[in-house]
Amino acid sequence: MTTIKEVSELAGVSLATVSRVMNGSDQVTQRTKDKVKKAMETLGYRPNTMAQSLASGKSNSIGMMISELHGPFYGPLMSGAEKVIRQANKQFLVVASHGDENSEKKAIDYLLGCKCDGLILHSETLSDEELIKISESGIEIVLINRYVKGLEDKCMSIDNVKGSKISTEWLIENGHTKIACILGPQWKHDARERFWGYQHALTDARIPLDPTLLVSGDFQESGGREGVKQLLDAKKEFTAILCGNDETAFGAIEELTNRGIKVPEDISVIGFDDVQFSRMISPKLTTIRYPIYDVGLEASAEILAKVYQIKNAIPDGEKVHGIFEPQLISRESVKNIKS
Amino acid sequence: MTTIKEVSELAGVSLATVSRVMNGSDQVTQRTKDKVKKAMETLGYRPNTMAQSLASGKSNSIGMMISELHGPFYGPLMSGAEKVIRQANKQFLVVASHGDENSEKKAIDYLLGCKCDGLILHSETLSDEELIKISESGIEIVLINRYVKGLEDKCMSIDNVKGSKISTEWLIENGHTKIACILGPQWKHDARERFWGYQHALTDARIPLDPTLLVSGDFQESGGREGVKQLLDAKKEFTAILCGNDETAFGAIEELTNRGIKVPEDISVIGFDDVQFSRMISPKLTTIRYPIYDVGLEASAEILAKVYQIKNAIPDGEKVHGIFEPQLISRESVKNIKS
DNA sequence: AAATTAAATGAAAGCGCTTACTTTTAGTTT
DNA sequence: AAACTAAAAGTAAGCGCTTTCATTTAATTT
Repeated sequence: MTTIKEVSELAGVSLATVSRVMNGSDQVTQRTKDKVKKAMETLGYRPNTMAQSLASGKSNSIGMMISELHGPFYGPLMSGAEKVIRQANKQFLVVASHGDENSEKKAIDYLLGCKCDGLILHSETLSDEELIKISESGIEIVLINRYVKGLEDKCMSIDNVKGSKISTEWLIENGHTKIACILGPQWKHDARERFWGYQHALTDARIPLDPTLLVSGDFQESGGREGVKQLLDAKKEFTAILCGNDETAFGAIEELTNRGIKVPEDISVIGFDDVQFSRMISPKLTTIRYPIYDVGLEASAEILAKVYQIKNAIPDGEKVHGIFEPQLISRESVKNIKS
Repeated sequence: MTTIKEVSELAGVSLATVSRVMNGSDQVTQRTKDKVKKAMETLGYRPNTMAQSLASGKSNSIGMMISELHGPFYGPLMSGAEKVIRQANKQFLVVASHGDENSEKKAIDYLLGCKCDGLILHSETLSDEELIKISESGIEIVLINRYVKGLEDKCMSIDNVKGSKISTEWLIENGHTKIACILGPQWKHDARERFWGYQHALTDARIPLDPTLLVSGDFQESGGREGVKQLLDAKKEFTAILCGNDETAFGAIEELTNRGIKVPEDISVIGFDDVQFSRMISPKLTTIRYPIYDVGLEASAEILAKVYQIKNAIPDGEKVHGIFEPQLISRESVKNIKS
């Protein structure tokens, strides 16, 4: 493997000079620069990033932790983040935490061990205190999908409460009052917040909350299917189902359809997130748009600004700048049943 | 930041001993081990992976290059790979090449600069020669979706030719003879291979290839839509469309439906890949299953074996072991038109 | 108890780079 | 042309760890 030493020897200069050329210092004559560059070229030299990091004390990398690497939600989130970071010529490190608390801790530990200059965290299990502790340990962080008191300027998320309030209201506007709800796991922050939104909307409309219309899901297709089964088997009466997210909604629609119940003619269904397949399924899903790709973009831009003072990291035309307002996307899965 | 030095001082041992404890050497008394571990604990010590790599000459990391980080195809591929690698306690580094040749080179350069111990490459633009050169430079690689002469044992892919041959044959079996084809970009290896499969099947069935039934796509939804437009506007006669992949198929179905043409009653459509949404759309897509998650799993296992001699990296029950046979998944988008 | 041997620990030399500090070189000024 | 100054290049000390080799310690043998 070629090292800086060999380059310096070929070019007939010192190590320091080669290093300067690499780092674009202006303390070097053009003539010397050329010599060094030519030497690097002919040797096929490639700096060892480990050594660079060790020596300079910065790793030029941003770490990201998310639950899963794939899927219609995490995929775009990660992809957006990566795009901006690579564009800024920094390294991008992702780890999947797979959702449980211990793994999340390990994942963050790993990222810290890599001496990332900054962290983008999508934490589902860590407590506010733990997050504050990490932040206080000196590393810059950006939190996705959390709102932690004391770290307000590091949080980046849409308003889940508002989102599901909007969707519940939409259902109500369309004449629904018996609205079932297939929730996400209640130990997840966003699931809880989405439940609150539902409650708020109900309260505002003076519709009493019927606990028997609530079933817990898992944010997945299977949860949607199971939820419908429970609801139907218990012979509950309802005209609409508010789902914790789009996957759940899809599962619900599937199960309803299988049982010969038509969506939205017999029962309306509304989702949350607006992931890729939402507009592909039949009926096209009415849902709340969560601009997840943009969140990835912005989170990266934020951390780049904080850590490296890089401004304008986001390409023009893609910037949303902080306005992650949940937005209703009305498609085909909700029927107006007002007489 | 706590370093090994501080730990050694607190524990009252030498640096070397601390290092030994970290690396699980059996050359240390249990008593000393305990002392050191306690010291690490109280200091909250976390080894610097950069320093470890630099000193040991191995980075304990596997790099992966793919075109995109998200999407129904790359998502599972990456996720599968990550799972196995993290399980083996190695680091996982992904970079997106975004498909063009220059970026692919840069991406690989980056990975090499990180001194990855091994590379998983999904290269679309690099020539066989370039790949061979990389391999010869000494780093272990596994190639996904390529078959390179001279690197046979490093290639991991399904048989695209066979896959589209099977799907074309399925169409023929169902009575179709006028089969249009919306291809993928022909500079991509897999797109070319899928085209060959189509040709083979036609030849075998003694159906002449009608070049006016061929339209080039982009492996995306838009390509499917455009393809159908072209085909229809040119007033071609056909009863089925073979699509380069599922995204294309979805676009095609969308456009057909928009124009009042029913799938599969009027025209049959077949896809390739069997990505997540294929079974979610309506009609459910008949397609060729590409076990992409498994490919990710196996690719990682392969590289772990090569680089670290780790066997059995794949959890039981998930192992497919090399049999990436394309498989027809018959759903609803193909109609039997045999009178 | 002395001698022998094996196990445990320590000392120190790097890994490939950056960077503060020093020296050399070349350009200005008088 | 001597003296001064600023720019360019070089020297060397780390960054935090691993690892070889030397040393100490403890266990075993005679």
